[in-house]
Amino acid sequence: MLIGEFTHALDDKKRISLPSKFRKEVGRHVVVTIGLDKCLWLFPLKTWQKISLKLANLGLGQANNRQFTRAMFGGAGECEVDSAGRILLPEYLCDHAKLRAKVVFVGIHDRVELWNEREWQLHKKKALTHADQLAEKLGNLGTL
Amino acid sequence: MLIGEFTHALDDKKRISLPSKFRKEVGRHVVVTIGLDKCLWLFPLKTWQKISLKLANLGLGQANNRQFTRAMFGGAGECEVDSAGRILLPEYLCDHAKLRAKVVFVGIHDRVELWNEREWQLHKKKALTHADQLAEKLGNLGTL
DNA sequence: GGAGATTGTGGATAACTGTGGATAAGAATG
DNA sequence: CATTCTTATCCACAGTTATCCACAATCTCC
Repeated sequence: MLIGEFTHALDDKKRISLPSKFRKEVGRHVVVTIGLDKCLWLFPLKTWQKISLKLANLGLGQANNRQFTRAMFGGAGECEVDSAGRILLPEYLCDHAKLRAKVVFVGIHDRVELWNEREWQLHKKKALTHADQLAEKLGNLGTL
Repeated sequence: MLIGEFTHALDDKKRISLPSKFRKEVGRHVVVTIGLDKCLWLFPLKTWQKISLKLANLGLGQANNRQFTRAMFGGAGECEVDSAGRILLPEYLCDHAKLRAKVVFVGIHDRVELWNEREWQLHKKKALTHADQLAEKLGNLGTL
């Protein structure tokens, strides 16, 4: 399971280390693509294959489905993890998420998100202000 | 069942001993997450897996769901209990709960809460002043 | 009460991780 | 074909993390 938050440096060659805690789980082949909310999504190859199937089956009817599917497929890049545990990010992906020197990796169950450090701080803050209400929702669902 | 209140020292390497009374119950793998009131929650791995399933099933559709799952998963950390019965807390979690040298472990049925000592005192005090009102509510429910 | 086990805490050492740079291989250009 | 520029592979080092050991304080049980 991918959980936790780790900050790493993006060097001027667009290389970045995967958090060591994620390496075993994501394997040596990953797919990075455009995510929702100004971040990038990183999937282990297997997970990506499942997701791409789902996306393909979304149907072409609705315009926003088409848009989203295009963005996900078009923006996707396959990356290989090198011997030092790093991946090389395509430039257009860095641009999309405004990735600068410091990048935050966030493990979210079966995917990893990559955030601009400042954006992540803001996003998290916002999330925590609504947390109580959402937690109640969860509470209604059973556990917690 | 996890009950009781224990104060332990957080050393400068962010290590902290689990209260020995909790060790058997929580096992060797635990997950620590941000809790709702400036504290941390510690779950046995099994309990966390149940919770994480629910979180994962919230769906990506709604923006505030995404925020919440991000905060919960991102704010989580898997910790292994070492040979001395200690766990290593990620720094961002210590920050969230303002954990300093002295940390209070509070056992609450199936989870453990970690508090900054002073915050815990305040929280407890507050809780007790409202206790009569809460008791009334409970009474209405038929319990107690 | 006393011997032995358990617990909480600190520190030392070895292994690993994150990062930068150097070199080699490949592609593009004139 | 030679040259330049980009891309990939490799190596090196510092800082961090994990593992192990030590020891004093406390608890347990006879």
